[in-house]
Amino acid sequence: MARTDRTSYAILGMLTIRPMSGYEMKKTMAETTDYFWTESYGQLYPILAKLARDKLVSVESKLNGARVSKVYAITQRGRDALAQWLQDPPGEPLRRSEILLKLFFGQNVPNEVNLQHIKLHRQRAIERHKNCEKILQRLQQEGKQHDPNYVYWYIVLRGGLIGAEAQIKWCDEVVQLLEQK
Amino acid sequence: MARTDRTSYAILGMLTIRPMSGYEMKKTMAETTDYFWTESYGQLYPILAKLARDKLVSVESKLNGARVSKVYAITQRGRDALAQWLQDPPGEPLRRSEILLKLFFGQNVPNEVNLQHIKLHRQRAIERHKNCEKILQRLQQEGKQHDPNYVYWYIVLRGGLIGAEAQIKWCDEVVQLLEQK
DNA sequence: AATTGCATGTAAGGAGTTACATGATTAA
DNA sequence: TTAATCATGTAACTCCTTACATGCAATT
Repeated sequence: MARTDRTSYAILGMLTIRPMSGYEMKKTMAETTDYFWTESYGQLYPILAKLARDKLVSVESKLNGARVSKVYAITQRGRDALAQWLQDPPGEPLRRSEILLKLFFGQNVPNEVNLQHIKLHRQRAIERHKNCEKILQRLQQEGKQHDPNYVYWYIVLRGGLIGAEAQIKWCDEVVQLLEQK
Repeated sequence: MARTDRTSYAILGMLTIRPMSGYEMKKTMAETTDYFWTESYGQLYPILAKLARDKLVSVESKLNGARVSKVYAITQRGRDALAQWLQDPPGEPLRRSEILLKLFFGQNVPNEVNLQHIKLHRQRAIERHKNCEKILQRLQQEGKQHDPNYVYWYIVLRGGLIGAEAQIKWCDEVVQLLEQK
């Protein structure tokens, strides 16, 4: 498996939490890693099948009533591959921010347009902030403080909160600047 | 041209600053938009050719000594297309942060590994911060304060500075947390 | 009766990077 | 003379999303 095929490692990582189906994984990611990592079914299902062929995960078909779901679990080989990848220094994030690109070229458009964009961006940051707080509270209500994963989950949530706060601060500065134009 | 083909619009935007060649554009982006937008030659050259076919840009071959370079300029049609796109609300950024993904699964790896990753991340944030400051100073030395683009350039640089500061703050928190483990 | 949720998958296409190929010029 | 810079381009490949296709179960 290539060192750069990150979807595979994201999947293996999710399976260290608990065995689950592709459908469950999508939902779990949407509820936990959403603001820094998501996968679509178009990635998830084919790559789960590939990981099973390569014996990095095992599959078991389960019946929920009359419906069949394929529950995947990580194997020892999978754990080894994941641990290897986790030790590689993280690559730099893709640099592609549409909001910054649009503002950079803001001169070509009425001031009002730029203000609208920044207000939308601010709103999104507020929602991201709320969502991180909600997840943090849910973890505490569920008594996850003693889960060995808790520190790490806390760390990424702090990242979300601090990042969102910075974005809101920036938006406020920009609104000030643009409104006095 | 599709509303989502962002490379085309990034190119058109760069050409509102001044006419330039593909090579020059790559260099200019690396010196200005680098932390929020970059393009590779594999994108730049084919798309410049396509924009020329569609008359959104014009081309002129220039001789620098014996070397030929193709200098592109934006046309009125190009300006109209850009203005249209700039008015669309910016899409949300791709959510893919390798550092957060690795830390989220940090339990599967020795503490030392996670500390290394976060220290690398901190170092990168410091460099990004320095770089934004350097660009800001260069703009001021070049007397760009009265360029109609200046406010917008200032805004995105403030975004870079505030974002980098937030990352550094987060890294310091994480180092504290992980070192007392 | 209709909608939402559970559940799996594929096809097509756009987005993006890397490596390769070529060759002149300039500075150390 | 060697390396860096100027300069253009293509091919192969990975990555990723969206739309489509299917069908049962549970809720409203």
